[in-house]
Amino acid sequence: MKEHLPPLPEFDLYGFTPYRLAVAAKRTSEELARKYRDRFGISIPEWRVLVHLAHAGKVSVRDIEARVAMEKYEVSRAAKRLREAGLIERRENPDDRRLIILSLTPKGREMMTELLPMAKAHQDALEQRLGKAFARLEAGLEELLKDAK
Amino acid sequence: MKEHLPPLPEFDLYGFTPYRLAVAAKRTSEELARKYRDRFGISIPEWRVLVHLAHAGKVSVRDIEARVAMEKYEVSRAAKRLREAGLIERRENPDDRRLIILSLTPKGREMMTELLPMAKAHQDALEQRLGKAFARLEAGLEELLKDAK
DNA sequence: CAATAAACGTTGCAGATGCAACGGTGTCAA
DNA sequence: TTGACACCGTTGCATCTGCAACGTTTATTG
Repeated sequence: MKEHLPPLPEFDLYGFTPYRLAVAAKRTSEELARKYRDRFGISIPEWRVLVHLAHAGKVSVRDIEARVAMEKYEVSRAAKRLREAGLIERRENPDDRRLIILSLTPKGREMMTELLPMAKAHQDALEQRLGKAFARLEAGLEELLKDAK
Repeated sequence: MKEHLPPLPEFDLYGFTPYRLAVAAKRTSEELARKYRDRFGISIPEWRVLVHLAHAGKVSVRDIEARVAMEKYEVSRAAKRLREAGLIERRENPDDRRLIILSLTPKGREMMTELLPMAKAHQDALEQRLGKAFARLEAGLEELLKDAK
């Protein structure tokens, strides 16, 4: 005997943008993240810190936090692991002793010379695969990310 | 004295699509996820299971896994919490006793009648905010997600 | 100057997550 | 029929994560 319940509102999960973005994000980073992990033993938070250091030179936790969409405790912990791995080093900032100065070690720099081209190749492959849709995706993301603090 | 090291390859994190997608995904789901949590006490994995059950009726863990981009252990644990909260129920499938049948309880249904319109409103607001960029974003996501199994 | 507030980075804790392995069930072929 | 194999859902374990609170240092206020 069939039950007759008031119908639920229609809702299509596959058309729900936050869901689609989550799946897309996971899918695009998973493959590369695995490569980082297998080849270099680093996680995504660590990767972000490294990339920012490669680009910015010497920065504080606070700088990184603001720029790579991480909370300060994430940066702090990622930096700790990277220090233990000998990839970055940490000094006090003499002008403001609340701040620290993070920078790549030679070993870290060396790793980045291999890692960054991998990331670039990944990006190129993605653009190629998406073809014309890539520009559209980027336009949409641009708008979505722009007024974000 | 300045150090003269061989320069690292240029790489722009802010133009790196996996990074942009990750930030966009986090940002778009965070606000809503907080609302789910505060209002209903459920997490994103639990939310996905609920939405699928609201749409599909009675399904197994395996069904959900395939359709909402979750691993089976995530589904299993989400279902466990939802059962403890009295929102879903679980029966054996008599035709194949390896399978289980998950479905919403009346309490779960009732919650979804409130929750789904919230999600819909969130989606509408997002579309409105993005304006013309929304269609572009969706076109890009469509291509990105399509050949994905 | 002293007292209070704010900023920075770290950490303890509880809960979530990813992985691999498990027990139970069904399938298929010898 | 029986044995090997595949599938389903669950769980133990180690690790990761989010949150709030902390100690230290600097800025602000009276």
